[in-house]
Amino acid sequence: MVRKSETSGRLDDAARAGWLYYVAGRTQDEIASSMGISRQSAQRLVSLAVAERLIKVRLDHPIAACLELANAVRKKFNLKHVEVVPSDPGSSSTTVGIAEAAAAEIERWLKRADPIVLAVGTGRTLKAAVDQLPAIECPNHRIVSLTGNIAPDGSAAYYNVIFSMADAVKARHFPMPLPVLVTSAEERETLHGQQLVRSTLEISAQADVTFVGIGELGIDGPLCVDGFLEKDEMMELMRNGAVGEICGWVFDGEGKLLDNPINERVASASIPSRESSTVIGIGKGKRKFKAIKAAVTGHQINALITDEDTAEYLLRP
Amino acid sequence: MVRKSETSGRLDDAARAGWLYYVAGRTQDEIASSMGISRQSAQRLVSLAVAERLIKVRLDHPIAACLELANAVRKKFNLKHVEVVPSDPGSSSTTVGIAEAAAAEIERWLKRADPIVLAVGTGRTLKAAVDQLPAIECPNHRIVSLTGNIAPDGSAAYYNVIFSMADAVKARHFPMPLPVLVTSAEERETLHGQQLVRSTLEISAQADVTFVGIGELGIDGPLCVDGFLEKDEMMELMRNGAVGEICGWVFDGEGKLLDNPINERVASASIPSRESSTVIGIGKGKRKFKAIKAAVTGHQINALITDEDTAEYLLRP
DNA sequence: TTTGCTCATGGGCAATTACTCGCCTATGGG
DNA sequence: CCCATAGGCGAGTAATTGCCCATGAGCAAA
Repeated sequence: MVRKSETSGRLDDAARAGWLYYVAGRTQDEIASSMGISRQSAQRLVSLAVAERLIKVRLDHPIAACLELANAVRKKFNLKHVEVVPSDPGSSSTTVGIAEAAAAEIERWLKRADPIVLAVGTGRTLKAAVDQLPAIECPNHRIVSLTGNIAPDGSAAYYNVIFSMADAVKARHFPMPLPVLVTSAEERETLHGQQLVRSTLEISAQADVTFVGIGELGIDGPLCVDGFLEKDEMMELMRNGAVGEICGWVFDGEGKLLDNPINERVASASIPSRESSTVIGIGKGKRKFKAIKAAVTGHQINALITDEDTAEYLLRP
Repeated sequence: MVRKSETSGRLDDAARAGWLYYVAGRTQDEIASSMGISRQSAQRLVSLAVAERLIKVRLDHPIAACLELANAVRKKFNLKHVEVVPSDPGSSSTTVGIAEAAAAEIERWLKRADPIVLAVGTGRTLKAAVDQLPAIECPNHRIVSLTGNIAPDGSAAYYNVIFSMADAVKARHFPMPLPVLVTSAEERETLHGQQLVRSTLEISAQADVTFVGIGELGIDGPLCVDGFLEKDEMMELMRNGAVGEICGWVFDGEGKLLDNPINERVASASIPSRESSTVIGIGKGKRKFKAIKAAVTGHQINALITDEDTAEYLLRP
């Protein structure tokens, strides 16, 4: 309880209050008196600790139903790894649960002693997952982004997750100084020829593990919402059979990349090898059902973190 | 929502309820209706999940380590209160951190509305703590010194902290007009018989809370440095197993007061009851390791403010 | 079959926690 | 130097949670 006028002192207090509340199991009243503050202030500190994500909760129990689903999905689609978290029927969030699970999985990889290359894609789900990461130091690992960090308007794209990740994880990180979509195949060639981009692309090809979000198409899908594609381009894509995308790479209902002008303009790195590395897709929710099914069917990914409802959908004949 | 009547199903349900509660952040009411059970049952499942340690809470903040250490030390030595501040590896100061923490703790006591008696010992650490105190007015409280304020040469002892404290804190304060060590047990009896000293001693015995420094022995220890003991007296003490002192009261490795001529010459008040009051020791640093361990082992103190390194030492088997 | 035991259940109530409001105090720009 | 703003604080209040108790089902032993 060192008194400090700095802002960080408040976070320290929040951490202390959160610890006393969640770990030591004291009531907020007790915390208040032990810290010499009012009950309300103690409550504020506790909720601050939660809001600042100082408090991490995880569940250490394989829920039988989830395990069975995971196993079934893994076998049906011949995947390396499948994780299924409980569905929350009352929530419309597309990230709750799987974000935590994905964060735990990322953490597991980052804690390995041997140096790895970890690649990340983009998307809201992945962003939510990365926001759950605790501070880790792993100078041996390299973290590389598969997708560009420049939005269509030239600004830094919010949903490029590598920067959020760099905040929490002390490791060398390699962003991709490119837009997600460029105007033509030729421009892509030019950009990919740049030394800086080339080396990042080379690193991404060596990825040991890759985490990617799975995006659905449609005018409400991320590609449109974030302004990468116009409405009519999207409609055109869907007419051609596209059902989902990963890092901008658009694929059809079988999970095969579309032979389409759009894919020629994707500036992202290729999705790393599903033969020699682990590519973990993260996603859940009705709107993504088809995209996820296509991604696992076509082996665009070889591992999956999703929820019960989605797993059940995947198992339907 | 697969329901199972088997026993293992209950733990599964607990896990699910715990997940919905802690990870998804739903209320127990919502969980109840989504699982088709009563709120009470949902509550039971959640608390079962906690009781079965299915739910793991983690605090992602440097201070977490301190709190865990503090808890462990508190349990191991059966103390009322332990506070651990981060160690500063780059600093050789014996007070940085714990002085601020101790000041905050003192302030917390002084802010209480009901009148208390606060006793203080002596020492550089305590002095540093008191120097951190802000100005407070608390006419209801009484502050009493356990140790004399007269140095061996007859001057006012610098490290008698009650005067520094009086500068910052407006309260009635009671110094002890005595040396720390007198020449004989008889002289102590005489001095303690004086009316002024007697009343101070009586107040000190009523202390609600006491703050004391913990001194190490050795020719570099405070008793020698401040001239209370000669080198050969110190050597003699250490041969007899003494490892530390509080207010001049010398104790051995078990924290038991030594049956030694020196202790018969200590003019300080007795350390107030560890049964009925809080006696907070303040100290850190390698040189004090043994003294602090002895003090907590022998319950010369029942509360401790220290740093991480020292706490780790205390926890070693 | 009865008895005694365990354990889950739901109701009700007290304790605890979360949220909202208005006030106050720093902070920073004009 | 003054005003505007942000953010913390305390009080009050609503919501949520924890706990006790009476009940009844399931089950084993008498």
